[in-house]
Amino acid sequence: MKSFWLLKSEPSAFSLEDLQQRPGQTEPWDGVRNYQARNFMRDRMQVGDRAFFYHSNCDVPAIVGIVSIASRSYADPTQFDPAAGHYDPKSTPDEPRWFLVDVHYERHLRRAISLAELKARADALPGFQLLARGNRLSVMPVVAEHWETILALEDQSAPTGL
DNA sequence: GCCAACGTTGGC
DNA sequence: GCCAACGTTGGC
Repeated sequence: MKSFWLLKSEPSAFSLEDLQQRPGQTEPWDGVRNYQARNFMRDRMQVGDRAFFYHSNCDVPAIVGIVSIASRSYADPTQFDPAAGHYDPKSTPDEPRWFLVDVHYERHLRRAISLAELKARADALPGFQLLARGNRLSVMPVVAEHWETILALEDQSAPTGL
């Protein structure tokens, strides 16, 4: 059973355009250092799952495209590298603490669906984690109903004022 | 730049 | 196990 996800990235660090330009349009989703997010990648993601690519902490926070999960989970190599920004001295190759999956570019949405628009349509997305108060999770599941609802917005125009 | 929300750490 | 301190996230 395929599942749906949402992956956040700050576009100043790694954008959907960056992914699109990578060799093979594929990139290890490294640097995740949150246990809940790790568990989703390590235990729940399947090759072929699809995910929304969300740009966070930028001028217009928005879902901008779709990626697919391109590998099973494996140990995040950046945790072992003291020179890497996400080095974890408590992690060892024998007992890695952090895992990742490879993600593959699928496409841009025909228009970005902004956080403001998603909030304006919250009634149609009951329980959507991205809209939960204080939400900071960078890897989260998306139920099929929400996936379809959001995809259907692509071919509608944004509400006035957004 | 501000600040609320949240997760982690470490002293006790 | 509690909880204060701290660091990070991310919208605004």
